[in-house]
Amino acid sequence: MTPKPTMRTVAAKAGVSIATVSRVINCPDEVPTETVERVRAAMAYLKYRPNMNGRRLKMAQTRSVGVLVPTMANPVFATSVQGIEQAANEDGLTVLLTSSEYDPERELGAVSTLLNNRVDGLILTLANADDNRVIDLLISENIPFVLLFNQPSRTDVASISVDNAKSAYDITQAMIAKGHRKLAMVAGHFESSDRSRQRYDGFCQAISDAQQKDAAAMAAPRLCQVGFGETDLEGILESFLTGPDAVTGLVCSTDMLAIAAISACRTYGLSVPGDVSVGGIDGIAVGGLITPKLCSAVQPTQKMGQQALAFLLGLIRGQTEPQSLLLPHQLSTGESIGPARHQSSPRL
Amino acid sequence: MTPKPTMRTVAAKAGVSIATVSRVINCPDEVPTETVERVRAAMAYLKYRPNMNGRRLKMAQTRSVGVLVPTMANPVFATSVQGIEQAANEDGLTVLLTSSEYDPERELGAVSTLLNNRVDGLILTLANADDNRVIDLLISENIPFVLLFNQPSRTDVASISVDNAKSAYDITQAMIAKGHRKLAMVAGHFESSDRSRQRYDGFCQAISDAQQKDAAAMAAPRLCQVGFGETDLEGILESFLTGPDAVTGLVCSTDMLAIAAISACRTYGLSVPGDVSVGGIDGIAVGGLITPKLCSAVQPTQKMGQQALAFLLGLIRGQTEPQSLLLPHQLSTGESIGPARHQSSPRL
DNA sequence: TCCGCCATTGTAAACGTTTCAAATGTTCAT
DNA sequence: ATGAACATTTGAAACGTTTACAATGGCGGA
Repeated sequence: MTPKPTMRTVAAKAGVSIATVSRVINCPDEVPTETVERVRAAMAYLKYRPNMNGRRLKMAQTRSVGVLVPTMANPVFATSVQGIEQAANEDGLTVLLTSSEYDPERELGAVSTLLNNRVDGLILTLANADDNRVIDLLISENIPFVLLFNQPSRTDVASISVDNAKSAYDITQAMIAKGHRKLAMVAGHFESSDRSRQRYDGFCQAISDAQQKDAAAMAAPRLCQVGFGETDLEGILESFLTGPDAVTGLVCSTDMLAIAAISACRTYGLSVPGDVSVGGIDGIAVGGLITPKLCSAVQPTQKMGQQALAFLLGLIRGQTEPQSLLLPHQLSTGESIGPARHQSSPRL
Repeated sequence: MTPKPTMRTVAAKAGVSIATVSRVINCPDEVPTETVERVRAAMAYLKYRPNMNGRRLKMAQTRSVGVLVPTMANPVFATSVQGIEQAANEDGLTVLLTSSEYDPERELGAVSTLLNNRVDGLILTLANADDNRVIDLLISENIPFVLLFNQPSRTDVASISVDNAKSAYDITQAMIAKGHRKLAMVAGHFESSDRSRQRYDGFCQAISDAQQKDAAAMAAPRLCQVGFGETDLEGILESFLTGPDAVTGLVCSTDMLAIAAISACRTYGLSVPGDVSVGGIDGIAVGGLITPKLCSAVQPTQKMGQQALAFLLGLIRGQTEPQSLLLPHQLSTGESIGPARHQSSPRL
């Protein structure tokens, strides 16, 4: 087995210098066609493959980007990665993928590894975008990055997200409009997700606004924090779904939780939306296919991934002002939210 | 802004040579603790970050693996990537991710890029594992690789999969056992997926076996090929779900298609499993949460990803014999398959 | 014929590592 | 005191590129 061909091998074969080979690869226009053909022939003959690592070592840019998501198991992240990958592909960028499992320690480790790889920039979905060591690190190292799904309070970092609070607010309000007065939110653990917290804030705000108009009827917001991978919500939701204090509506901080919640309702013999209404946030594709069709605050997940890469490219190209984009969400016309049961529904 | 620190900078600061710095990084045991500390202090002070590209250029192995999947939009692949990523992380490997959109041209391009990056090995889910230029390329370049979800006919390539035909056979038989006699398969386009084809074969086999025992009753297998991203199956399934020839059961080549098929049934006012039974293959998590709970031939997707990486590591370490693993699938106890309607169900 | 210009190509020095072979310094038995 | 054996460290040469700069040769104009 002959050793791997390099530019030297090709140069020798074509009877030129490696500089010429390099030119043929990078700027064939500056080389006479005759030479280009000779070199190309040599490359083909030798099955030459440019070594990106050699190139990266020499060049200022590596033409690679790092991606960090909490997990691929949630379609919302997988879809965003799909968008990122697609856009990166079109630009000939290499994607280095890592996941954190919602663990800040692993976030830091993963990003550190990506930096060791000298990626040109990163797209990150962090557990918490505020007071985050990863962000401090990236800023101190002056590496371009874009947050995805995070809504940081500081304005000097680029981010793409929907308005989390508003999403939750709207879906909650949709329930209130249907006469629901006893609501609970099912949310991923706050320490694992700022989105979860922000969405809870929106949920509370909607209830509080409703209380303004109709203090007596609207019950205080309730909260159930669950683990993110969790699909078995039956035990956890018991106190919310049964007994005299049972809620009539569940607002879930993600569609995955919403789907799991609907499943949990069934095990208590509760129909959705007949007995309990359930709303989600994210807009994962499968939500539109299930029965009842999931009512959700939909975000254009894949587009957001593409957009994040576009932003990142801007930053890499030296754009100094980091952009933040708060995309509009859209309430899907689902069936999982219906009129409240056993309850008068006064106009609010 | 000072230029990025390198081993030279660190060496100068610590008053040693770069060789010593290298040893502190790679084999601190061979260096006296006093020196190690001094060098480490210098690294910390300078915020030194080893440059993987420099290392990769020098070393035979790059400690990186390439991953190619058709799309991240299907949870079955996303979950497998999750497994791969997890396992890679534990081994400190970098994952380079690409997707092909089921397009053989893009497969080849993506793999070529990965090879340019000098990945140590690849994990691939290909559209078609037989007669595939990608495989020829990898073999001729002598790069370790493992196929995931592909079931190649040649035995000299490593692969991890379930038995696709058997999966389809079993889920089909489950329907037949419930009295279904008119069945159709909803499958992804054959040219985009060998799995689709293999699963169709299993579907036909099950029907053919049933015909053996009960020739008159069992109708010929019917097929409906659809695009993979497709979620809107209503128009496409019309001729299968309505009219005198309507089937009573749909076997779907993936869970995503099954979920879409159930949704399509609803738009025709058909209940599942009351009017039509639907079965899937893959076992994506969400299938277990929806109503009706999806009956599926479940494969341990995430485990398969981990296993694939383990196989790949073996090959990279020089293991000569490529292993093929055909994991057992498991029929989930779902609700989407019920007794056939309007039909006597003779014992088979 | 000679000179300068241009197009084309070549030379060589990086880039940041790893690692072999060689150098240095220390310890200890003789 | 001497040298062997050893622990520790160093110098220098790769790895495969890119690129600034220099060299070559052919050409037309003087």
